Amino acid sequence: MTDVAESKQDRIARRQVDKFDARRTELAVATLHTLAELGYARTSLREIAQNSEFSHGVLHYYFADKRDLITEAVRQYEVVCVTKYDEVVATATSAEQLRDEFVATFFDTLCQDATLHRLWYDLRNQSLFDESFRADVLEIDSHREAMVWRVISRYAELRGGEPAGSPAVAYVTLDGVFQRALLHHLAGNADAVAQLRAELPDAIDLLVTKP
Amino acid sequence: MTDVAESKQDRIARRQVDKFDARRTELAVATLHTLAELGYARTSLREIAQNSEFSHGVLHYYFADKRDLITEAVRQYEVVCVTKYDEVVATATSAEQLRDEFVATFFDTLCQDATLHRLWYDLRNQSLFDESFRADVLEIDSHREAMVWRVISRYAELRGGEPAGSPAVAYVTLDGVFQRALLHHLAGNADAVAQLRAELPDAIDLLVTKP
DNA sequence: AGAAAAACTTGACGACTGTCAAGCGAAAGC
DNA sequence: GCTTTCGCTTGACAGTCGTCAAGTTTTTCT
Repeated sequence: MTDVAESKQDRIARRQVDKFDARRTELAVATLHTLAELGYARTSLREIAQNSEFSHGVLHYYFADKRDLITEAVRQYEVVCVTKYDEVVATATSAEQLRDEFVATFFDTLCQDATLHRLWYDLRNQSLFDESFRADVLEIDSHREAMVWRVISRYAELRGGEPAGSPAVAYVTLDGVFQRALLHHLAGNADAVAQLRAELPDAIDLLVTKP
Repeated sequence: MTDVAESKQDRIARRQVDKFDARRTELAVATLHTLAELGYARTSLREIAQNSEFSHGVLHYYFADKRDLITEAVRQYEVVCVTKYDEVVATATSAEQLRDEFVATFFDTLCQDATLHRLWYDLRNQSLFDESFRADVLEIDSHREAMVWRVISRYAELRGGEPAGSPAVAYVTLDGVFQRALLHHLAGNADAVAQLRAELPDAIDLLVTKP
């Protein structure tokens, strides 16, 4: 077999793999939206397929089993979620601007992508029961922590201070506010959400030393 | 019908109600342990009955449906959970003692009752999807917040300072540390748990003003 | 002790689940 | 242009689910 023939076969193989991966991703995204709507406990393969343009059998053509499908969907979430605040960090020129724009973005995505976020918490909790999700969950969680830390350390820098806690403490604090705001948002308790919004700047200030 | 006869019937009725409630509670506790082991998504009525000394049909004798049963189980969790730290608050005579004993109790129950705690987070998340859990979840959550606030305000008092954040921020911070420690504990990552244990005192100090 | 009521078991129902084999039309390769 | 492979659909499978009616055992009351 010549080199030319080999590279031709390779091209064909690569194109097939690309098509395969593209459809896999497409189905994983459809899965993500169904999961966001129904939650992990109530999502069936037939329901997922119904929210896509394919039949339920196709899922076993692209995924080994349900776990494989949902794992891939979780990975898709990461792509959507993690880079939200980087632009805020990059463009802010003062501490107040960074803090205010962070808070605005925070509550923007809270309302805008509420169902997607509740899915994330759902899957993170699943990993407390199901070992097979843990590796992906821990990886996404660490990316979220790093994102928070970029915000907090830049904020401290702009304030001329230092971060007051560890990355872990900073993350769980802001993530905790988010989780709680999400709960009250979905419960229709707008007052509680507004109060958390009012308290968030102070919470951020607790995480950096006074200038 | 005479007064005597009435009060006699009342006694009988009350005894029946007591028996009924006692068995209901017994089954709810069995449900709680099965839920803690399997998680909400994978817990069936037959499995619950198998972990009790009764057959699966009895559940519909004492509960209207699955939702009714699980709601009652959630309420049982509250009884178990909420008063853990009150003794620590009552007996501590110095800020350091309060803080150290709080941290010790915190990580004690984390390891001891890990499955029960993961169930709580599971059900709190379910309430993001299922409205019928929300009222109970919000009530339990507010009791947890109040408990944290009793610890933090007493700690501030002993230190001669004031709480630095709101009850909500104090709660989500400590609850966030707990949630994260639980995840790493169940993942078998003892190092991460130890690190969170080391960071928790500093996190507590962030929540009160310097003396 | 006998009758009535409560407590519990059993078995069945329809619906739904994940999985997979068989078969189809369309595209790709020679 | 014929054949093979690919992408996808359909239908069926074995199992599990919540629910409930009918029947049995146990307790309670007179």
